[in-house]
Amino acid sequence: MPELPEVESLKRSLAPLVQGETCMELTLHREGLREAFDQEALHNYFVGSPVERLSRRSKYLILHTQKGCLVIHLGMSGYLIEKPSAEPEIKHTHVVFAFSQPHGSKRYIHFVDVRRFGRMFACRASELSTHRFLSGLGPEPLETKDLAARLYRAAKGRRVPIKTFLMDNAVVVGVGNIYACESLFRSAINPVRLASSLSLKEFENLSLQVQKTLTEAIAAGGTTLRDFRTTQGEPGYFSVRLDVYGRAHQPCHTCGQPIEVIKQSGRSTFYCPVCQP
DNA sequence: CTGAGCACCTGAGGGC
DNA sequence: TGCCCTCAGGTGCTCA
Repeated sequence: MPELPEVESLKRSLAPLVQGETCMELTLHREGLREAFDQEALHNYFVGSPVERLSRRSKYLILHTQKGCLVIHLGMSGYLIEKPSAEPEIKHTHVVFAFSQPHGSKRYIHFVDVRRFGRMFACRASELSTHRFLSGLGPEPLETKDLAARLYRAAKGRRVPIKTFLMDNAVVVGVGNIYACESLFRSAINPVRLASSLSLKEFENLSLQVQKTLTEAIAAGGTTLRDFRTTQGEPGYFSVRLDVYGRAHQPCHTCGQPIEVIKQSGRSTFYCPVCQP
């Protein structure tokens, strides 16, 4: 499920459900996900204080309260879903939030994650930017005016393939495997080329395509809680047209030549050898 | 410092 | 039917 557009869509669909509401109970159905849950921190910085707003940094979803922040990462397979009760009837339901207004009925949000690559922690608002998982993150692709110039500067001397470079969270956040492949196709850039070999002009085009691809995916709806309820969790990126990702050996939408798939840093890269010379 | 590789975990799908 | 292998949208850590 979760690349940046899905997390952004989740933020937008979750916000009206929990803003102004207070998580009164937080039920943990296991010790932790990637790390053990810190119950004390969760209670000190999140439980019992109304949610003021939601934000997103990279693929981290952040719920802000007066006491502090709850930070959630969905990993590879995580999602949040609203349920009528606290009963964890879905396998791999790890956390259940019970939200309510002072005299309102309860609203249950379940955190489900099959592969358990997700994470959840709470901290003071002032600790967010220096937190070990957030402090090293690069610029947000959709909120950075001079993205191309920054990428161009960061690429100096880097002997990594541009695809790997794009997926490096220290360089720019939120560009996962799908959108890295798609953005490179749209920019007509071969994913194998070294990052340092791209001109500023090429980075300008690439940055624009990254932004357009992500923006389109967000506009396409990404994943919403409602979608999950009605469509059994069909991720939002199925609603955007993918030109290369997952299309190995199928004809290129532009030139008809078969899409190729290679491995880069352990991840599959899909590209058109003709359109991306 | 850089880049490659591994580790974390479950489930689906293909080949035999 | 079952076993074994590979693969999956992420990312932090270790090692050379």
